[in-house]
Amino acid sequence: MYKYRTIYNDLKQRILSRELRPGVPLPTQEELADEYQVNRLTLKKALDMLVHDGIIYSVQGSGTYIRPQLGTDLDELLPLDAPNGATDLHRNQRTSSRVIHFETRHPTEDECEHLEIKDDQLVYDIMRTRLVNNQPYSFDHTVMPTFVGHIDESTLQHSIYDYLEGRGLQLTDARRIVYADSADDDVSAAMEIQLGSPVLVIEQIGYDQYGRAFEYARSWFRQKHSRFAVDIHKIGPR
Amino acid sequence: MYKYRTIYNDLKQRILSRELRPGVPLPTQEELADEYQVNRLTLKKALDMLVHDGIIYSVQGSGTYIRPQLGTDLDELLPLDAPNGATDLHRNQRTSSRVIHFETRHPTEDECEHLEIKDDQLVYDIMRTRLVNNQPYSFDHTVMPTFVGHIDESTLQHSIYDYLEGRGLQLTDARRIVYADSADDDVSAAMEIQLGSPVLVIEQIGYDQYGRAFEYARSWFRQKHSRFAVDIHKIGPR
DNA sequence: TAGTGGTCTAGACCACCTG
DNA sequence: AGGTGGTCTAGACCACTAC
Repeated sequence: MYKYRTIYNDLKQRILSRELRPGVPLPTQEELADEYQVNRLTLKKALDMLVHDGIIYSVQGSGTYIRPQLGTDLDELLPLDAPNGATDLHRNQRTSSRVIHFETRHPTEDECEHLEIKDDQLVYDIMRTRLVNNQPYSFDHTVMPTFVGHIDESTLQHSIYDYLEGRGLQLTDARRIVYADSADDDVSAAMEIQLGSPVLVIEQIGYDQYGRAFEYARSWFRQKHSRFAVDIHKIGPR
Repeated sequence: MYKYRTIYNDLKQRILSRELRPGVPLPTQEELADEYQVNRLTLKKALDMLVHDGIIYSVQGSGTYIRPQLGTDLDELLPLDAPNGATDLHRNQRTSSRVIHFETRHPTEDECEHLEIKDDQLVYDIMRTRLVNNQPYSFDHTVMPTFVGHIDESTLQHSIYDYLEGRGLQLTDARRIVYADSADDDVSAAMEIQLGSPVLVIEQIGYDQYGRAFEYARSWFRQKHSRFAVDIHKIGPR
């Protein structure tokens, strides 16, 4: 465990537990560096991560401040800029999957391009309805190259990411594309909603720790029911 | 201009111009630091920004690599994780605004909370249809405290951000919330689409360089027509 | 084992806000 | 003018990959 990560976790915890409160500036970087017995640069790296999270912000020449937490309904707000699957987001609720379709086949031209593979490499084609508390929550269509390892229907009942992580594969980078659409036959049937009703679509291309594209997925979410948050922060001096 | 920013811009340009190509690893950090006559840490900071942009990725012990650019249709893909308004995104096209509603009033309770103000502070209430090439592109409802400065109908014809930037106010941080909805009366009328058709909604709370919330806005976009991209990157060693 | 990226330090100087 | 955050350096050591 690196020092800056430890400090990041500790400061985050102190802020969330309201030991450190909005309204009162954080101690200076020098004081915090003394307190944690590290160099100021190491401490600043921890602060940078908190800035990136949108938890604090710094004003050059003035100090570092805690951003007031607006809307504590964050439980229902899913982070769009964190690398994780749908299961992660509802750890406290009962999640399960209903497999609609599963096969191994050759990729399409489009899939070859997105996954950066040749068309003689096989891919898994997976369609699942994700359930939270036995209610349809989202519908996924995922295409994965077979190099990720053996997958069968029983694997799909749970989180694929957990399974892949156990095999040493991590989702470290991703590009997500978001837009609104109307539910087609497949989507409305899988999610038990009306044909043509509004849905949020999230496309994801996932990359592992070696930079390989290993997932090309599309997920559909119900209107208003699922809301996603993105935090934006300009870094460096203003 | 800081060294790491200069190097960041230069490297980005060299990658986009394909002088540096995917497939060929970047020179080592030491070599690049030599080339730019800076310390390795300074160079690494520039690389970190490129990693954050999703342009390159590093593998510890191996090297730094350029991510193949998938889909050069990035012109039509709007970055959701960059702080800017709708006008910025279509600099090369003719953008204009149609002001639907404009007034100065007291804020609602909800607005006081989001904007972190008291209810005796006045706010601007603005509704605009944004046009690109004279076609309705989006519909905005923006609430701003009057401390941002004087705003009138003529200001609203163009980018508010440009105007505010000229007055020393910068949008440096923001929280955006994204979901799908169906067009209500106002939205369908303003965007000239059918009542009930799917739309993408983006809520934004914008913060200036002093950490003040100065904007609470909601924007509606047409189905499929507008697609937004988010890049996600785990930082640090894998 | 050699090479590469990641972390950490001590110290210096600069840019900016606040009195 | 003093204090605070931002940048930059030179050098050291650690973690990981590739051979």
